[in-house]
Amino acid sequence: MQRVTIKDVAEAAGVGVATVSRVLSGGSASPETRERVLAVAAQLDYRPSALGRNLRQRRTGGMGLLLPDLTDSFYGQLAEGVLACARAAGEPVMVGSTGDDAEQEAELVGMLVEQSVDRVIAVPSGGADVWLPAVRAGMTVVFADRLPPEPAPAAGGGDIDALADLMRLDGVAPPRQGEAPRTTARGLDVPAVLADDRAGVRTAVRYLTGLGHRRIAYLGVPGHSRRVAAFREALGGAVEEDLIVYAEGSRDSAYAAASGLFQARPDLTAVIAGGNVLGEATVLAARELDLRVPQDVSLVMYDDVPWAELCSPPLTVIAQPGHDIGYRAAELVLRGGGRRPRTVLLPTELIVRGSCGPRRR
Amino acid sequence: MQRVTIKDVAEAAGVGVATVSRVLSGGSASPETRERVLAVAAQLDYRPSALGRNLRQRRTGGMGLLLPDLTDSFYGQLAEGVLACARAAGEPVMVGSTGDDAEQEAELVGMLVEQSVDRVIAVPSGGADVWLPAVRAGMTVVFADRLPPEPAPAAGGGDIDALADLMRLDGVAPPRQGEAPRTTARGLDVPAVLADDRAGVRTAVRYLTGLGHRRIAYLGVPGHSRRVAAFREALGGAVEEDLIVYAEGSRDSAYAAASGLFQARPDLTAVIAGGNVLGEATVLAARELDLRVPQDVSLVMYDDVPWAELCSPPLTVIAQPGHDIGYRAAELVLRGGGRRPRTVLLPTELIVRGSCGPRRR
DNA sequence: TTGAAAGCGCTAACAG
DNA sequence: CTGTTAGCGCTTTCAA
Repeated sequence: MQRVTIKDVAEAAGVGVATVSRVLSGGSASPETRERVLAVAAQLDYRPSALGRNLRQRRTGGMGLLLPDLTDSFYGQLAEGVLACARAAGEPVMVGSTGDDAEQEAELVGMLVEQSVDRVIAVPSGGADVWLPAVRAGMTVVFADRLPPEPAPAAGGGDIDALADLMRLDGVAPPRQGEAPRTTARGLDVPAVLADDRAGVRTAVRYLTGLGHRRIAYLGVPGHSRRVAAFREALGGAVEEDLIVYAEGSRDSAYAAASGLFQARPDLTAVIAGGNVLGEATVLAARELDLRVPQDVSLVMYDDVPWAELCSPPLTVIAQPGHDIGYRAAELVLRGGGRRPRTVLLPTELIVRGSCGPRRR
Repeated sequence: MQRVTIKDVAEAAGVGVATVSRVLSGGSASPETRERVLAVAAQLDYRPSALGRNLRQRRTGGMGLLLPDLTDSFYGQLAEGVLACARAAGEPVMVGSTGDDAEQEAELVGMLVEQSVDRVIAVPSGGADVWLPAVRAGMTVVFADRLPPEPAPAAGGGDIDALADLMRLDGVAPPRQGEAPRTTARGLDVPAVLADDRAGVRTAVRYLTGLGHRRIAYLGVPGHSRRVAAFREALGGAVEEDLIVYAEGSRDSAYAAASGLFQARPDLTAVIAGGNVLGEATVLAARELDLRVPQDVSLVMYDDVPWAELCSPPLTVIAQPGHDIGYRAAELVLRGGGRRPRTVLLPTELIVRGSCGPRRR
């Protein structure tokens, strides 16, 4: 694989390598020289080696993308968004799947460091202990879909604690109209592109309560703490703790959680599933327990995946723009996070189909 | 972002850089030196820069992964398989989504070349004109899920034609038991990891004919020519051409094709959808036209995606091991394709659920 | 066993 | 405007 190098082009064009470099990167050169170089380069089918450039510039172009699971259609959409933006910019994307595991995520971050990839878009699984070092090391990171989990409140909170504290959202206090929450880490601001979970969940809860439901359960993953928070907020004081159930990312875990929820609280009349894998599990568990949707239990699922419509009944969903989230995140990370890193909140939409009905019991 | 370099380690350990390099790559060194270097490296948290190494070795580690659409759950599974293998090997993966478009695919290949990524796993959309140059340039490529389309038979077939001809499968002639088909390009063998489409489709067809169906349609994408070929073969001479319909990769196109098929041939009683996006579209189109599944029309879909079970009725599918296909392909490409590139055929399985019934009309 | 030195292909000073 | 030159961090001869 004998590559054509810049030197070959230079020789063939009868100029110095620097000139070739300049011409190809849009620097100044006499029209005449420029033309000649371009012609020779084209004729030789010269492709500048990213290797050489990267080493010289001590950084790799492109970006890393770390997400929990490509098998989850929503993350597939998100990834497509990122790839679309990257392709438009001609940048490569290194993708890693974390399995929603902080340790694997940390390893993947390490790999990116090794590759000198200094921009990364992450649907974070790990907390400050993973992301703070990365940001400190000079990585431009943009979070997508969710923020790092808040650390368990620990006594004698040292460095990590303090920072992590700052990294989380400014709580659930209602922001002023149009104002986005902000992720901040001591002096290091990490931008994020998120769906407007607060609005999304609130709309769903209101819809459900409007149908007469009172014992509404929430099935979520720990990672999406904002959704649970929004659920609690939307329900006011009326939230019963055992109606909030968590599952890990896996389908098995999701099924177990859903099934367990139905059995522990047979009196519930509606459930909000905080993700499409969770929703899938909920449908399955309900069917297994002979609970009819929506007669016995109403269901609202996060993510408007294509099969939501195929389900029977078609699922009422909280749609979030996965593709856009990815695209915007990629834009942000390519732009270096921007001077004043803002958090972008993208709208959600409640799409009413057939999985919710009036309370019947 | 001041990286620790090999020089720093060398100085701190009081040895030359070459020694550090040797120690870290398992070369020979006195136990004493080795220990010291290792200690210093660990203490400094030294991570060798892939950039330096790659430039020196004139190749990037890791691999590229090119597939049509990450939004398609099957490709999500395949990607997860590739990523799993890559992670185990500590190798990075550059992912590109082609949208099932040869031109975009070619561009992405170009990007990989620019990055000096010389191993690539591809679910090919383009033909020999894309892949031959890549292989010629020294890339190790492994095809997954399908092979490049055969070129339209052209007169005066020149270089490309001849090669492409060789690159396709050895036709549909039944291979001896256990013998895999082979992809071969003049002197250049491209390994591939595929599902056993022949068996998969044949099983489905037999199942359907066993239920009494005679007018069975096949809805596919052009890319999976092996599946159509298998369909034709399984049906023997009885195949009616207008019962074979193609769609592009997009959901819209799939829906249009399915809907068109039902309207053009209202007499058909069963359809095999050659992919989950196609299956999804078929269900939608059938519903829109008030065709009941399976009373009015039976459906077998390729890909055992999670929602197949949630559909109503639950879909009978031809399952293929997406994860394994990806994993095996990654193994193969990391191994350099092997000396004698073989094509790996992974088993499919007909999973009978509720979308097929006896012929009723 | 070890160190010095020569690049890999490229860009960015710095001269001319 | 253009050529020369010095590395970026690493591996790999080649001597010592």
